[in-house]
Amino acid sequence: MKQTDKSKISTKDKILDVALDLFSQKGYMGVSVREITREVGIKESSLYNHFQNKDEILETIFNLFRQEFAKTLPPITVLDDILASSTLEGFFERGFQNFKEHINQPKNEKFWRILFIEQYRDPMAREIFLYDIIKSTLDFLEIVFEKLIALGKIKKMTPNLLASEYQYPMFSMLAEYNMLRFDQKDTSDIERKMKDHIHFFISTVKL
Amino acid sequence: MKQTDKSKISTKDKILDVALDLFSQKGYMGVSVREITREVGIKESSLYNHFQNKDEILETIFNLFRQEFAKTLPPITVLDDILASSTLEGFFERGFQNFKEHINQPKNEKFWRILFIEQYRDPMAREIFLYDIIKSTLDFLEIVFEKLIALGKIKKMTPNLLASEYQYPMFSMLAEYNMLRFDQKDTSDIERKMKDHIHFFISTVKL
DNA sequence: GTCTATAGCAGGATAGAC
DNA sequence: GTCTATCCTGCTATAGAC
Repeated sequence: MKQTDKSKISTKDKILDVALDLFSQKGYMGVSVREITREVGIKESSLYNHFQNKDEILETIFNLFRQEFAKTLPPITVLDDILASSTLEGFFERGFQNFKEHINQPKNEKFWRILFIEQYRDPMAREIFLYDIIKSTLDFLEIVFEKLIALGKIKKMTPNLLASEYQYPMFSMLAEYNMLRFDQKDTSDIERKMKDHIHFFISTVKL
Repeated sequence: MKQTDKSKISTKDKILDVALDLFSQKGYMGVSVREITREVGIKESSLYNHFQNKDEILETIFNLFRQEFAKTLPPITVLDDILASSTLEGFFERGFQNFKEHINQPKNEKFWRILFIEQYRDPMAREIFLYDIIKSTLDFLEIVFEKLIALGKIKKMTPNLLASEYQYPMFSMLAEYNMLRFDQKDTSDIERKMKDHIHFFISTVKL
């Protein structure tokens, strides 16, 4: 269980915090065990009391991300209520807003950055991308569009295609957003593009 | 100048070839100078007669890529002729076909893979992505859509928005394509999605 | 332009005392 | 669970002979 006392963080959690921060800046290979332990304030050898090896730290981080991201999509059971009580614009704007709040939490931004950095080096990162993010989001949206068609709110088109048309631009805009943040460059252009996309998309599918 | 005699490749070119291949598989940090020189068939010290350091090898590869990618977009001067002599479908299908031929050349696929791998570690990779690829493609397409509107072939909409709507999905589908190739998984699904996107897009903008 | 030899350092990980 | 001390390996890069 979590620490019962306030402000006390276990060494293991401190290691995870520091590793999350460093990995998100320099990538897994760019960070040494020495660096992590120096930042945590323990000796290298002590780290091995908490993790078998460096790899296990990243694996733990990835598993935490999986749990965290799964929370961003509402369960199908409450979807009907949400759809019934929202306008088309309201629904997608709220979804976008939710995601923005998710990624604006520093911890989540770091998760995402690690995932982007490691996607071509680490098979687990690729798996999370392809399944936990891309596939699960598209599957969710496919159901959303099926329901929207049934409700007579949008044109009759293949739900699967609609999901792709809505979501794929968001994926690459998010990747661009991430790259810009990496260099601390201005992101207002790409954020505006995301909004423009949502409105363009709605205008083309609306009945 | 290039070697005048046939089949003779300079050591420098051989180093670049081997580095391109290895970097595209394991990333810059995953490949050592030792590994490159072993594969080339020279000693580590000999490499430093051709490149100042390991970094300069990657830099040279990136500059070669810049040149190569610039060839994929037709010059604006011949664009009018192409547009006048093509149907809407024909124009975009041919563009997609051109790109497929580009990325199916093993050397180019390796270039792309390195770029994806290094985009969060190497500022130059990010610059190439943001400017040489994203910005230049969007700028090109913006001109294309301006001309198509002037020709009365598509609806009057903001050319900039049309460029984004056409191209951003292609970027993320290409990223997914790359990930799948990395694991030697089947890419027919994502290739079909690319085609579906082109047709969906055309159907929404066509007059 | 290639080689041998080596410097100089940083990496992950372990043994064993406390 | 933390420490000191250490191992071993691999890394980039250089000096200098041929």
